[in-house]
Parts: sequence; C-alpha cells; structure tokens
Amino acid sequence: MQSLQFFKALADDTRLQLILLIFAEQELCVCELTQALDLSQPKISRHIAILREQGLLADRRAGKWVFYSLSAKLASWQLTAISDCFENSQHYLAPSRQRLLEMGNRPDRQVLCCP
Amino acid sequence: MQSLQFFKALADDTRLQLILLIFAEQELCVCELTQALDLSQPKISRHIAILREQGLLADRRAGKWVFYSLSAKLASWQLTAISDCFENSQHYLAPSRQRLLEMGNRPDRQVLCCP
DNA sequence: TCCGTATATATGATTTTCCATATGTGTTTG
DNA sequence: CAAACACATATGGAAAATCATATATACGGA
Repeated sequence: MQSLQFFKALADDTRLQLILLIFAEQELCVCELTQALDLSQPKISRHIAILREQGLLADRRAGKWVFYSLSAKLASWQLTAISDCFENSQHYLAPSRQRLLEMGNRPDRQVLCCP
Repeated sequence: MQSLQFFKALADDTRLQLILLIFAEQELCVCELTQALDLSQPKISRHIAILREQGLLADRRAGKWVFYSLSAKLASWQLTAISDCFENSQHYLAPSRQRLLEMGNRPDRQVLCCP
C-alpha cells in the first residue's frame, strides 16, 4: 500500500487506536473494540471498513463474530512504524486498554494456529 | 510530539512530499519546494507552516531565504518512519525530485557546519 | 427471532485551496 | 543615506472540498 494512504489511514484518533489495540492484542472483534474505545458500534464499524478497504486489516469470521487483525499485506516498514508507535503511546492508549481489560463476556477465540 | 499529530501531519500529499524531499536534501527553501512540487507559493507556505507549528520542521533564515530542515525534536521512531517511508517511495517522489534537479538558480547554501 | 456487524443518508465540522496582500530582506538609484 | 524597487516568504479571509458523526436500517449467522 502507498505511503500516503497509510498515513491517511492512521490520521484519525479512532482509527489509530483501533490499529494499536489490534496490534497489541493480535486480533479483536467489533464488540470488543466498541467497548474498549467506548464508542458507538456503527462508528467503529465504519472506521474498520476504511482500514479494511485500505488493506491495513484482515478479517476472520468465527460464528457471530468477525475478528480483525493486521493484514499481512502491510509493508514491513509500516509494521515497524505501528510497532514503534505503540511502544511510544502507552499513555495515549491506556484508557482503552483498561476498558478492554474490564470487559466481561469477551468472545472465546478458536485456536489461532493452523487455520 | 504525539503519534496522532504526527500521522495527521503526513496525511496530505503536499506535506508528505515536503517532508520526504527535505529529508532527502537535508534542507530546502520555499522557492525550491515550490519548484519541486510545481505548486503555488502560498500553498507551499501554508503547509510548511502546519509542519513547523506541529514541530516537524526547523527553520533557518539566510538572507532572503528561509531554509527548512527536519526538526531535532522529532522522536527517533518518527525519524525512522520518515526514513523508511522515503526508501519505499522512490516512484512517488521521482517527479518532484526531477523538477528540483532541473531547477536553475538555486540559492547558495552557507556552510552548514559550526553554526 | 436475537445478536453482532455492515451500510446508507443526511448533516455538521474540519481542512484545503485560492486570491490578494503584507512583511521582511537585499539591491539599486537619485 | 534614503527612497524605490525586487525578490522570498507569510498570512487574512472566503469559497470549496473533504471527512467524521448520528440515526436509521439492512444483513447474516446461530
């Protein structure tokens, strides 16, 4: 994916948090992200759609849930940027991570290996 | 500077090219950037102002010219991101670099060392 | 049918752009 | 030396384009 599109995708508070949270947790579904960011479901879904269309996110359906993870199509420098950004954004991300931790009834993951 | 502001600053075609060109050339003045991107002077000046206010660019006046360079205040992961992005944006940047090369009458630099 | 997720539309807010003009510096001329 | 000019850059203000949000609704699987 192009550099400009990459930066545009991350140039929004909601989308940046989504990407960083998913990076931290490997994969998350919409209801978890909705809870973590404390935002409406359509809003999360809309930003997820943007990130998916731009090639930043991959999706995996499991029963009722759709789990999102970072796309393997990301250039390695882009993955590095996300990772480095995450390391330097603990304070920025803390409230969302906290709400995610406090969330009850999180969906069970199927085993991740060997899909 | 905050991650979100960093991504917002680079999420514009004009600003991304400005930053990458300045990274490649160490420092450039407004007239060189205007020529390289083939855009109006006020437009360049506006975007430069945004990058300066956000702390991405430092300025240095030399006679009639104001030279811009990457700010030393950039976090190291941000510098890395810019550098990695540059390495992967040759095609994106080529037309602007070409116009810069073809530019006649580029201002002379004062010696850069020992300011 | 219920739950999780996606999308359409309308609206509001933020950004970008353009034009004109101002500032600031160096150079020339009377 | 001062006034006039030329060149580089910055900015004010309004129009235009882009982007984000809320609400309502649709879809798809258990």
